[in-house]
Amino acid sequence: MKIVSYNVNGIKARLPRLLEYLGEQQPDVVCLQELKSSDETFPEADIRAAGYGALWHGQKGFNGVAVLARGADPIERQRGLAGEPEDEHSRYLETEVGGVVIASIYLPNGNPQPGPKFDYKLRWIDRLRTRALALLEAEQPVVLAGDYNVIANDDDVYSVRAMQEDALMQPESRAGYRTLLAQGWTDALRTRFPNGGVWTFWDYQAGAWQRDAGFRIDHLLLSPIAADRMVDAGVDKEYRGREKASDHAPTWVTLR
DNA sequence: ATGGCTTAGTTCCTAAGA
Repeated sequence: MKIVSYNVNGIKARLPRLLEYLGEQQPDVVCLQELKSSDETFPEADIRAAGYGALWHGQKGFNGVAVLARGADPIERQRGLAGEPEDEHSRYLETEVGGVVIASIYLPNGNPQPGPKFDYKLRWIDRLRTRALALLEAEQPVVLAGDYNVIANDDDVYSVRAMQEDALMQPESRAGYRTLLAQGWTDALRTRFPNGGVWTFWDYQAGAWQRDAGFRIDHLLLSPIAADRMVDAGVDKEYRGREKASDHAPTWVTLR
């Protein structure tokens, strides 16, 4: 079972690239982030024609998450996180596919920091931790897949110096992510590549892709039961180099 | 030291991203 996290940076602009990816890789589940699409304009027909059922939680202009499943319709469990009723950002969609709980997560970027956007990021991590703990206590296979906007370790970035003032690398961001992991989650990519040096994002600017100046912020977190079933994990890096690519590459884990 | 690129939207500039 190949489960993918893919920040598409606009589902409309990325649709040809996404359909190409589905056709070539035939992943079983794809968690999408940054749809930048309202619910009404989500390209359901094109995705269904490619052989995938879908659930989506859209928002006009920015944010937006979805879960696609090959030859199946994901079952909805929850959209949004508790704890901040006035929060209207579409950043969390929890589903079940083939007996596995799978959530698509788009954690706030938090720049500029310090400031209200960074405070929101930290609160959102707290809210995610509350939900994640409840999922662990249910003792099911769970995959929390998404763009976490956290560079967890110094070897997860091409240049610590270049990013040291960024919200993605602040001690508070890292502490939030590590406290989440410490509940008992397995960072699939970190398990596969314990020495780092693996990127999932390359900026559009300053020739970042050509210089391989990237970092790892797209993560797949596995509950203990899911971690026991892990076979492999990786990044489908070549898709970042294609025409009209997203600035993120599809990041994946396979489970028995 | 700076700026650079892409997407979307009250669209020919601005916000947001990371």
